[in-house]
Amino acid sequence: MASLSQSRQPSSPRQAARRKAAVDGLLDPELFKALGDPTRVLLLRCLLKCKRACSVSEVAECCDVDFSVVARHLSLLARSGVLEARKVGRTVWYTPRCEDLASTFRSLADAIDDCSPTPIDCCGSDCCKEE
Amino acid sequence: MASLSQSRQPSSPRQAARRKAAVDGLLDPELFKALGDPTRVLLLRCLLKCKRACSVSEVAECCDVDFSVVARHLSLLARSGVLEARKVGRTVWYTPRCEDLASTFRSLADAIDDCSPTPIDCCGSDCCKEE
DNA sequence: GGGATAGTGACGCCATGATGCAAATATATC
DNA sequence: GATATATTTGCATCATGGCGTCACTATCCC
Repeated sequence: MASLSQSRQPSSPRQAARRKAAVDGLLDPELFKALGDPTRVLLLRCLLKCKRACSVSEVAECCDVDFSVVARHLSLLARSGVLEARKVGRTVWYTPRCEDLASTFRSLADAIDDCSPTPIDCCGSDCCKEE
Repeated sequence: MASLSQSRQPSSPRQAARRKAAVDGLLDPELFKALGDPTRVLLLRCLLKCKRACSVSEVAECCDVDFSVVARHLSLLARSGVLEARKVGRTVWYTPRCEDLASTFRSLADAIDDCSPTPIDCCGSDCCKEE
């Protein structure tokens, strides 16, 4: 809970990389990779706007790719924590994990803000001087 | 500015996909793709924690990959709007666009919240019943 | 101008991943 | 048990993307 973020003055990036910060845990390439594919984003948007759990077959009607591809994408999104999967009988119902996602992105925004240099003394070297 | 998000009851995902919502613009696979690579995220964390503009050479000392690879990654991050690039003389100074990034992620969080179904009547079909 | 420094661009190699098809599995229904 | 439905998995193909090497350009300093 303690805010370690107001750390010291600008250092070399190599030194800075060694310091711990909130962004370390929140900037997760795996999550972004999951959201980095156009088809997957299309499916996610579809699920988000539908506002209810949807089966693989239903979601597959939202785009042109093969059914098996949709099934794989949804499964991957679930493994990445983006969707929740609930199997009932022979059908799987997928729901976006809205609360978790929103909270993750908000925490990330906060962590990034913590990294923002203050306009004053933002840079000890000459790299910040106006041209 | 008008909030169209409180739209109607759950529909088929195919119908839902046709409706416009804030997530349509904010869930951008290109941004996520840029943030979906471990090396790029490492470089970005490095820049974020350094809290000042850094040159390509400086950032390149933060990881093991070849200098040219770092240069390409930084250039890509700049093209994706994650970094700002400022060329002074023969060196390029990169800075994270903290405000834009934080604001993007916050808007995204809001848009996702808008998609969250109300706990009541979240689903007209039997897909939401407890097991 | 000549040489050093900072970064970009053009290759080729290789791993990953997205896709479609078809077979396999799991579950309901008859 | 046979059959239909819902999804998963194996396989082959193909495109994308990350990486390193090297040549090239731009800029600075002598």
